[in-house]
Amino acid sequence: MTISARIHYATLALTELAIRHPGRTPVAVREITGRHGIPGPFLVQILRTLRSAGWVESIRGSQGGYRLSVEPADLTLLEIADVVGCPESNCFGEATETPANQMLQETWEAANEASRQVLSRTTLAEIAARATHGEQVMFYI
Amino acid sequence: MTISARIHYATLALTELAIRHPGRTPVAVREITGRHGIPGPFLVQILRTLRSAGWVESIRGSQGGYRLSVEPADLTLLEIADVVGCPESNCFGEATETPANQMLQETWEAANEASRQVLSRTTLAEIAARATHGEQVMFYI
DNA sequence: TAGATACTTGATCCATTTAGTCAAGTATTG
DNA sequence: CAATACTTGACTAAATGGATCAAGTATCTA
Repeated sequence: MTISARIHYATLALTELAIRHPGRTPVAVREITGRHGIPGPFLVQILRTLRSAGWVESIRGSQGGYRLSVEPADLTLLEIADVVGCPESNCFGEATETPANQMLQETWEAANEASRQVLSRTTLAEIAARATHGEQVMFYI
Repeated sequence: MTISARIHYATLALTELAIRHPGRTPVAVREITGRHGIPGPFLVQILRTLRSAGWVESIRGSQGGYRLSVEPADLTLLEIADVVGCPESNCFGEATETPANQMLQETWEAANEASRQVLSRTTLAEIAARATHGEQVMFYI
C-alpha cells in the first residue's frame, strides 16, 4: 500500500466535493485545483477514474463541474486507494516455492493487510467533517 | 512500505545465511542463487548493501563467501526493509497546508506505521527457524 | 444564435525507480 | 600458478508515476 500522489489528490478532490455535497452544486475543476495545490490536467485524469468508479458525476457546460454521487459515509479511504492506485502485484518468488519463500510472502501479506485495515476504518465523511472543523465552516451548515 | 523484489531477495539471502549461521562456514553467492530463484549479479549488488549495514561479512578467495555477522534474533524484517528498500519519501502536499491535507497525511502515516509494526515484530531468527522446520533440517543441528 | 465556460478524450512526454547485466580487477587457497 | 570467489563501477532496459496538450463536445446566458 504505497500512497501515491494520485491517491492523495483523488482523496483531496473527493473531500472537497464531500464538503460541498449538501447543496449538490457542481464544483468546477479549477475550484479544486485552486484550493489544494493539484496540477490542473492531472486532476482531470484522476476524476475520469473516479467517474468510472461511479463515485462522481460530471455536469458539462457553463456552471458545470463535478458532484459526488455517493454518500461520503459510504466511501472508505481503502476503496479510493484501490480504485485510483496501481493494481498491486505482490507475486514475486513464484519460481522456487521454498518454505522460507512462503513464510516471507505471508509476512509481507500480513503487513500489507495491517495498513489496509487502517485505511478501511476511515471514511470520506470523517475526513470532510474534520476538515471543515478546521475551517470553521461546520457552524454554517 | 512496498515490498520490492530487492527486499524480498535480501531477506531470503539473510535467511539462508541465518540457517547456516551456527557453523560459521562462508556461503558462496552461487549457493544462495541456486536454492532460491535469485538472479546472480543482482544478489551481489544487494549483498553489498547488507555488508555496508554491517549485517554480513565477506570472505574472499576460494572457499570464500558470505557469513552473518549479527545474531538472527537481533534483526527484524523492518530493519532489513528500511536498509535495502528505497528511502520512503512520504511528503507530497507541502504546497498547501489545508486541514484536509494534514488529516490525510496523518492517516497515510498511520497506515504506514501499522505495516511497519507487523514487520518489526518478526525477526530473521523466526523466519529461519520456521524455514528449517519445513525442510526437516531442525533435527540435524 | 453567438460566445463563454467547462468537461471529454486520446495521445504524448519526461523523470525516477527498479530490476538486472557486464567486465575488469583483487584476494585467497591449494 | 591456477582456480575460485568476492569487488567495484558503470551501464542498460523496462515499468511506473506524474504531468501536459490539443482538438472536440455540451451547456448556459446574453
